[in-house]
Amino acid sequence: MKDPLKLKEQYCFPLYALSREITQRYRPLLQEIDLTYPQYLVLLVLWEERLQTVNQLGEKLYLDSGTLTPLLKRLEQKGHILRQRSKQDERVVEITLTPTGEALKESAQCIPLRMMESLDMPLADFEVIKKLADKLLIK
Amino acid sequence: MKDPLKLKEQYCFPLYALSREITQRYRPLLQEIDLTYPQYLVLLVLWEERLQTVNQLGEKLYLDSGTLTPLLKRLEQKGHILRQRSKQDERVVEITLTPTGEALKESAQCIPLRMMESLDMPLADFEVIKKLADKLLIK
DNA sequence: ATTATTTAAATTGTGTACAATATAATTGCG
DNA sequence: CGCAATTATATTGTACACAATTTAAATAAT
Repeated sequence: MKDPLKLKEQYCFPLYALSREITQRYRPLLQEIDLTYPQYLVLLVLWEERLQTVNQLGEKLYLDSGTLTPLLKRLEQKGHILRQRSKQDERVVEITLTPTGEALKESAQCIPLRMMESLDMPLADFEVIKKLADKLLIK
Repeated sequence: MKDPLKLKEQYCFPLYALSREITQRYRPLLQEIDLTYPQYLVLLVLWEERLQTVNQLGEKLYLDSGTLTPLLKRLEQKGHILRQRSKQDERVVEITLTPTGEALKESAQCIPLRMMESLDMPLADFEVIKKLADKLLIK
């Protein structure tokens, strides 16, 4: 190989740039329902299963409490979720959807399709990325 | 398709998670030379061509001055770069490497190989990502 | 030439990310 | 039981990202 420190030789830089570009593509769609991309991801999980602990959200999204706590407080401010300490284990904070948060799912229905149209990419290529991600994220 | 709002059905989430995981993998390597990943990327560009304007760095890394200005000030604090207004056009800030910043390239030589070892992935898969990135990033 | 427009950086404000630490509750062990 | 270790979340501090605005300099238009 030539100089491995050239930008063009970097294998991970395109991935970093692509990830940010995709968040940018989500932005206008999510703005319509006043959500950021990470907030949208949290709601995706809650729309599947109404009750989640902070820990469970963190495991699914690979985020820690340092990121989730303030993010969840913002979703609470917006009225989409409730945060309450578990009765059985006071250490645990349980996150549940409010009716407002539940109802937001309807407004979000169109987003996956609109994103796919915006991206206009072969799904097979995303499968490659999913495979790489699964391999690296399983520790 | 089933419910397109399920986390498992998301095509972009693995990319977002993978990008953060890779930054995590870089962290211990870059810590040895006291750099963050974005700072490392800026230096990669400067190691190729010693003089860059803020604008040129932004075009190559897809970052704006809101991100670059504070980042470059930190690199300046560390003694790796100089930031000085161009004589020909006072609007432009020219970024140049100091001898310290130049010398850092030696310490970084091992990083690409060590990352590849850490990732242990087929390079062909990264080519797929590069192709997706190129398509989306060319506007 | 004077003014309007454009351009390059910097600044401001919001929202992630994440390491490191703190706090409080629960569990495990002698 | 009493205390040490563990666990779940929150807090603190640093560093991106990026939209929106500001500032200052250069260019264009009349």
